[in-house]
Amino acid sequence: MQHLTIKQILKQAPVGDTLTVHGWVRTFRNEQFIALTDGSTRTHLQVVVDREATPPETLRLIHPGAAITATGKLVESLGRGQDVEIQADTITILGPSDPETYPIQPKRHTLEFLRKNGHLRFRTQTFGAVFRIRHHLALAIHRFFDERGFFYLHTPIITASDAEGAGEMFTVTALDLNQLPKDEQGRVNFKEDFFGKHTHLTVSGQLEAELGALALSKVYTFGPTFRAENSNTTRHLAEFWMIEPEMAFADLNDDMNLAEDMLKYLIRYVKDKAADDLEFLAQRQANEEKNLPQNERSIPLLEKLDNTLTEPFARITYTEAFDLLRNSKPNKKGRFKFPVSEWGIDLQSEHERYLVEKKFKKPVIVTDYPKDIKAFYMRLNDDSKTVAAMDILVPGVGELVGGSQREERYDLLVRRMEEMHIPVEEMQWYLDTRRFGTCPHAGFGLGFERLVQFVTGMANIRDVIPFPRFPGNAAF
RNA sequence: GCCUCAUUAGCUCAGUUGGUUAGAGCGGCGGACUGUUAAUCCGUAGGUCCAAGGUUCAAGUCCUUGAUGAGGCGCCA
Repeated sequence: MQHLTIKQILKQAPVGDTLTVHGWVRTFRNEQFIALTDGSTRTHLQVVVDREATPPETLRLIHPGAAITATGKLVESLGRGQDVEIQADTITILGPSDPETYPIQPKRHTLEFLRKNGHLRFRTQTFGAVFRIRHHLALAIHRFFDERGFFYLHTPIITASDAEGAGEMFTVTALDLNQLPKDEQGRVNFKEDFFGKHTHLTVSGQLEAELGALALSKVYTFGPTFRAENSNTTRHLAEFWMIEPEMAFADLNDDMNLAEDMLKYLIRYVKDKAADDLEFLAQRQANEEKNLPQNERSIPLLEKLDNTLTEPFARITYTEAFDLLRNSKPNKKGRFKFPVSEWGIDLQSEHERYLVEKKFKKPVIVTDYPKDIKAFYMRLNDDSKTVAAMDILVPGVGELVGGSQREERYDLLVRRMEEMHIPVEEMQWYLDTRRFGTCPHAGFGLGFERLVQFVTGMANIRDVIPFPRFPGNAAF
């Protein structure tokens, strides 16, 4: 059956037409006015109930959360607060919702409460807005890369490569866990497992993406990624989605430009597609933070996004960042928990926050990190101390992007792998790209949920993914 | 994994130096009103004070252990 969504009705406003609408009751005021939502847009459609014509047993079932169908004429609203409304001739209750037990009330709930009722939180305005924006961002990512000649490459989710060094991994096995086959040393014998070897859920598609890039020139991955780290923060998930472009014939500068262009493109796209949802989330964030002291509040959401859009990102080397931090007021006054004194230290959250939120007040790209705190595949700079790496730090989220120019020189790569105890013999498939037709190439990884956090202003990463997985939690 | 804080009605919270019958607002239910905008007004029901143990004449309040949650840190995207 064809029908208009509420978004279409509000946009087209075919006043005078008789329409049938489906949706869920948000509120029922005055036993007469239904605020109806179908999730297509943030705005409700007001359905005016004909109290004479509607049977009392129907009226009794109109409660928040109930699914209904309403048929009637669309008219210009007689009340203030909306332009049009439906004068319903008939209301059909498709699915009632017991108001005594339905958890979602027409009032403010905490995100914590909604997380506990995660199966129903989609019904709220906040999560509706977040997941509509999540959709727009995902689509925009594909459009961005497609417009630039990148191919979408599906890298494996089950992987035998355990040398990516990106964190603890989840084992994938079909073995009977109660009767594990053992080898001579008494260790689990994965030769008897489904794949004949020990396999895991992927922690990154980068190494496989490099294989694609060294043939198709420009590729990207966009898929789920898994880390078995016991991370309990507002920025980590055990299952998250990652975007990893990889470009042949590109250096670190090309890499940074791509990432910056992409973030700007995505924000522009969402502003265009979901301005009302952004407005709502901006208001939400302001309300949440209105009781905080001024210096603890976030940059207002829309202002933050506009800054990102119009300002060029700050670009500084690790060494410059280090000097800046070492000479900063909080460092001299001993305010940092991790004092900045020796070149080579990793930047801590508090340092990144200082750079982004106090010093530059916009996204910052930090490049050329000491090689000892970065991964084996990053290209060694001429100083032999730093690598061609870049991290993009953004307000509120911290590290949004991590990327690098890859080490394309076979000998240097092997030396780095040996230094970092990467099993060279198991990585021949990767090293072959450097043996046959190697070339400069670069790429980055962008955490999709962190991007959604950045764009929506949601504080906890668990609130920007439909079904969050984190230590101790795998509901649904 | 570490640190800090929290857990009281369906939800959001208050509950004083330990003191006798644990409160409010919202929500629910009943009623009134009928062009409302998280409607409003009147009435009403609703509690294993997270759990177990302890201290005390007396514990929501103090102590111990545990569970769960939140925030921070580390690991990173």
